[in-house]
Amino acid sequence: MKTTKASLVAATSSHLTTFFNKYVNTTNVYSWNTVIADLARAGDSLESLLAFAAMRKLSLTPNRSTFPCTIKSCTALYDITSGKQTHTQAFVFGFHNDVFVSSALIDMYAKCGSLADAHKVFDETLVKNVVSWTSMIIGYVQNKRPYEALCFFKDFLRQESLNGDGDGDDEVCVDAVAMRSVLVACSSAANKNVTQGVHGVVVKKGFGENTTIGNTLVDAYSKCGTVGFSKKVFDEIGEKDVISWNTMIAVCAQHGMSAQALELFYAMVRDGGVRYNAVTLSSVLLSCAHSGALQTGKCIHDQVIKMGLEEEVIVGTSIVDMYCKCGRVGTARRTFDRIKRKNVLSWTAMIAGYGMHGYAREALNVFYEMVQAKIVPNYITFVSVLSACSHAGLVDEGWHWFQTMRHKYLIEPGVEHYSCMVDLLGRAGFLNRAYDLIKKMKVRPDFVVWGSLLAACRMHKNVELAEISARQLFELDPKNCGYYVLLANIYADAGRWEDVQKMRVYMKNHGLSKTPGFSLVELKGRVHVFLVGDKEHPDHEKIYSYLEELCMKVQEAGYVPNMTSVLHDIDKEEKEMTLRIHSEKLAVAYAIMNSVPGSTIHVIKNLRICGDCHETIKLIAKIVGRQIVVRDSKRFHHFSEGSCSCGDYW
DNA sequence: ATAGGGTTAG
Repeated sequence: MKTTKASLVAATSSHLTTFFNKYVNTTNVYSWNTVIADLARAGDSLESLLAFAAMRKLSLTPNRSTFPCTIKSCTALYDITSGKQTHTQAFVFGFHNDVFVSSALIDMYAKCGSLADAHKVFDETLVKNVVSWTSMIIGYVQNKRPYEALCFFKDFLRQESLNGDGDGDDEVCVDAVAMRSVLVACSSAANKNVTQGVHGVVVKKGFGENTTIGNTLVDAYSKCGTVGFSKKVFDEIGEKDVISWNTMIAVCAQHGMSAQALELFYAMVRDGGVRYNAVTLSSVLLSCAHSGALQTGKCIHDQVIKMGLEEEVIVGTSIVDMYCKCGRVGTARRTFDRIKRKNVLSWTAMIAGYGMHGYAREALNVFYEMVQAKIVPNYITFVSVLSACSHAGLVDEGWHWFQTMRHKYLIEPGVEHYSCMVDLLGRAGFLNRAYDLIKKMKVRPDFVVWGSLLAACRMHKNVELAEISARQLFELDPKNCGYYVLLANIYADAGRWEDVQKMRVYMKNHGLSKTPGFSLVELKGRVHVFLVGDKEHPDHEKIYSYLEELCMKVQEAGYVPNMTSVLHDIDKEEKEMTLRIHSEKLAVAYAIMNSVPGSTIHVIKNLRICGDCHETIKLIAKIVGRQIVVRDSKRFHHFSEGSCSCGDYW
C-alpha cells in the first residue's frame, strides 16, 4: 500500500472536489486544519494528504495542529515515504519537538514497521507524555516484539514514580489507553505470569472496574491458555458491554468450547442487556462450525438474513465456513456467491471448504476466479490450495502452485505448506523427494510435517525413513502416543516383532495411552457425544443391539473386519470388539435410529477415521439407503451407495 | 477555533 506523490495527485474523488470548491480560496490555517482532521477521521486518508499538499501550494504556513492529523493519515496508509516528508516539513517549521507531533511520528514510524526511527524520535523527544509511551508500546506489540513493549512499560512506571511526588499538572500517568496497550502486549506474549503481573498493576492503578480494560484482560488470559481466568475476569465485569460478551464467546469458540460459547450467547440474548451484532454472530458461527451444529448454524443464518447481514463480508464468510465444516458445501457455495465484497478470507474459506471435501477441481476453479477478480492470495490461501491438492492426490498441480507461491507471489513457505507437500509427495510414493524437501526447509519442521512423512512411510512400508521421522516426533510431541502406535504398526507390517514389543513396553512405562476417540452428532438441535465403547448414553443398550444387527448385515454383504488399525498382538476376538465400538459407528447407528428415514446423517470425529469404520460405514450407507457424511480430524467423507467421496484416498 | 496513542471477528 505504498503511496507516491504521483498517485496522490492522480487521485480524484468527489469528496475532494467538494471541499476544494469550498476551501480553495481560504487562506485561514484553522479551516485547513479542520478539513485535514475531518478527512483523516473519516478515513479519507489520501484526501487528507492532498488537502495538506493543496494548503502548502497556497504557501500557507502550517501550525502545530496541522501536523498530527497529516501524520495520522500517512500512518493509515502505511505510507512511510509521505510520513518522512511530513516529518521534514514539521522540522522545517520547528514543530518536531511538539509532543503531539512527536507522538504522532512515533506511532507512524512504528506502524510502518520502522521501529528504529520510532525509537529515535522517542529518544529525541525531551518532553514525553503518556501518548508517547503508549505509541512505543503499541508499536513494539504490532511488530511482534511484546517483551520489549513490556520493558517500555516498566520504564514508564519507573518514570511515573519519579514524577509522582509533585504538583500534578505535567505528571505523566498511566491512563486507560496505556493500560490497555500493555494488556495487548500480554496477549501477544502469551505468558501467564506476565499477564498476572500486569493484572496486579491494573488493580493497583484503580482500573479494576473499567469495562474496556476487563475486556482486554479476558482476551489476554485466553491467549495465555488460561481460559479459566478469562471467565473469572469476565464474570467480575460489572457493566458488560457488547464487546465483553463477544470477547468471551470468541474465547470459548476458539478453544473448542462450543457448548459454552452457545450458552453464553443465549445468556447474552436472554439477560445480557446488550444487543448482539455481526461480531457476535461470527463467533457463534465458528462454534457451530467446530461442533458441527448444523441446526443451530442454520438458525443463526436465519437471524443473519433477518438482520440484513448475509451479504456482508465478515458474517457471510463465517456462514460459508460454518456450512463447509458442517458438511454442506453446496449451501456454502450459494452463500458465498451472495457475498457482495468478497475479500481474501472469503475466497480462502471457499477454497478450503472444497478442499476438505475432496473437491480439488472446484477448489482450484475458485482459486482461478479469485485471481481473475484481482484478489491477491495470501499465505493461508496457498495452504488451502495445497491442502486441496493433497486431499485429491494432485501431485503435479500441488508442486506447480508451491513453486508459483514462492516465485510469483514471493511468499516464503511455512510449516503448513511443507506439511501439505510432504503429504502429497509421500502418499504418492515419492518418499525420498518428501524427505529432501524437509531437509531443505528454512523453518523448523513441526510434528505435522514429520507426521505426514511417518504416515506415508506406513503406506509405502519404509521402515528406515519411518524411524527417522518417529525420532523427530518423539522429541517434538513426546506425550502423543499416536506416533508410537504408528511406528509399532510399521514394525509389525515388517515382521519385526521384537521392536513392536519394545514400543509397547516403552508406552506402558511412560504411561502413554491413546487419545480417546469421540464423535459428535446433532439431532433435533442437540449435540450428542459418543466415546469409544461408550456405555454412558441412556440408550446405549438399544444402540449396541442395533449396531450389532447392522454389522451382521455388513458381514453378510461380504465384509471381513480389517484389523490393521489395531495393535497386532491383541487376540483376534478382542480386536473385533475394540473395532466394533469405535465412536463413529455408535454415532452413525444412533443417528440412523433417531432421524427421518432417507435424511442425510452428519457425524464429526476428533481423530482420523479408521480403515475398518470407513469400509463398514460405506456398506451401512448402502444397506440403510442413507447419505452419511463423516468429518474426521482432517477432511470429510461422503458415504453413499457403498462408496466414499474420498475414493479411498485419505 | 484546529491536534496524538485504543479492546471483540472471518
